[in-house]
Amino acid sequence: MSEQVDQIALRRNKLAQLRQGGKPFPNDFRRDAYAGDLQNQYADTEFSENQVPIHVKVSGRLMTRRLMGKASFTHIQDSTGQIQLFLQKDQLGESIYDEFKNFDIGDILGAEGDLFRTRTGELSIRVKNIRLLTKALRPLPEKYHGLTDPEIRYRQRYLDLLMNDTTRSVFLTRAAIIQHIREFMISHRYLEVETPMMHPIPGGAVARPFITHHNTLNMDLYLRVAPELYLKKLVVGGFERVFEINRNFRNEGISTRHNPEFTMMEFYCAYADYHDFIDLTEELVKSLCQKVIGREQLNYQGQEIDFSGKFECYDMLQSILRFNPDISRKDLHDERAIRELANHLQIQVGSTDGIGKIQMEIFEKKVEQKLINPTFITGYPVEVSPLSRRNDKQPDISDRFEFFIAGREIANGFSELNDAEDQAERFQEQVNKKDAGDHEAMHFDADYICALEHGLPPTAGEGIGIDRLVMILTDSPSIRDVVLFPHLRHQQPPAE
RNA sequence: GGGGUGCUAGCUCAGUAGGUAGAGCAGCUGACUUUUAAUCAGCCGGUCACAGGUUCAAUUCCUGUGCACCCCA
Repeated sequence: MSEQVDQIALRRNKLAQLRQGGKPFPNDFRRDAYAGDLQNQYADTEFSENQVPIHVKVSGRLMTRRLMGKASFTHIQDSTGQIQLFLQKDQLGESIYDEFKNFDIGDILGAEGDLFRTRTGELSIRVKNIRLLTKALRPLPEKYHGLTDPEIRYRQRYLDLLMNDTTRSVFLTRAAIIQHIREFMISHRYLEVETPMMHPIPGGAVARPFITHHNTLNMDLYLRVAPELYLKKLVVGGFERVFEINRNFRNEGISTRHNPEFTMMEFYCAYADYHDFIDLTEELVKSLCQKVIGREQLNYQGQEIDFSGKFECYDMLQSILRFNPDISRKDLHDERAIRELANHLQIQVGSTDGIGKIQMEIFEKKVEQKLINPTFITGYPVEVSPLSRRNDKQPDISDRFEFFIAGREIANGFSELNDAEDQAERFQEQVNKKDAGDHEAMHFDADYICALEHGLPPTAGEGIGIDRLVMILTDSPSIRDVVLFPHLRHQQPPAE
């Protein structure tokens, strides 16, 4: 008889035998303890022969095993951690012990027995009974080096989560961050809402949308690029403080900082302005550092970032001059000079772009990446802020800020434009730009104008990029490390 | 869009100045009742990403394609 060599085939044979024995996938085992909880609870406990034994039932995945004739050690892993099992032939009986020897790494099992400490001091369970609950047909990656291939880590994230502690920890931290943000907002009297993901007109941000189609209505719909306009309609409707944590979709490039779908929190507060939101953002980010991460100094990819003390805040044009002493204030305000400057800096400028847009481009290229410690930038041109309120003193500047950490834009907020007629004019400007060939310009959203005409109270609004914030707080170099299933190209079958 | 790097066993990686490939772990057989990268003995396991080209001979050199990662725009 030829020897079985394929690990998967061997496991399938074992499953086939289980099927013959009936009930190959039982679901009647109930645990009463978790590995990690036991490790914490009994960290300092000594166990002696004459005390009443502590009996526990655990379940999880078989990760390692060391078979030594009539006794064996294995580790099983559940959602909280690992615990060692000690199995002896004379304790378990020959048939169960032989069954156990037939288990494979990766199998899911349930075990019960008494807690004890081995000679080397490791908390373990002296197993009295053990059962296979799910047969794993494929082997796990190697136990020592784990799984490092980034492609498999992303495509088969479950393997990454099983094998890599740091991956598990990043996503646990992500969940804790989002929970903390949600509680923070609720405690500030914000109402959590859900607004449409499918929009008849894409709006609320400058970005290329994904297009889909509704068959019954026979109409194209756009996956939302931002929830902004709907959230402000809710403020019109009297929900004076609202927030939404959810996905936005932008049909643009994929990189270490961009996934086509990404998570944003947007929130709006009536009778507040952008200064209030600068303060709120600082309070939120600081509380995340203190309560979730436990530190106010973080290292992000080798850079020290200091979240203690008052966050810096200054004006966009100031910041350009501050980081680029060779640029003069005069040049930034002169149409001909600034175009020349942009050209010199190898910035592509469109024919419809005004001074404000070019200033913004220069800022993005020459300043953004240098804003390492948490920094608010204000004074954005109205030209690049079609939904923001005009500044009372400088009508070409908007009441807007952006927030940066580690050279990355984390948040964007402003006092909302609640003048319906001004908003209609600005939409019209966007439409004119679109007609002139600017594909990024916004549509005219008459529905939104109608809502504004009913009266939007003076309101502040903001969006915070959750993925980028999580990247910084977990020291993750790529957005793919903080999104469970990042988008990758299809794996295509090999050519014929 | 441009440039760079990678793709070899289930996993982690060597290697071939062109002559069909190795290790560790995993797996299989056996020994072993306190191991923990268990140990010891023996064994199995490969379309060297894919397609062309050069060559007596290509996993290796060249070209293209795919996927991934990094950098730039």
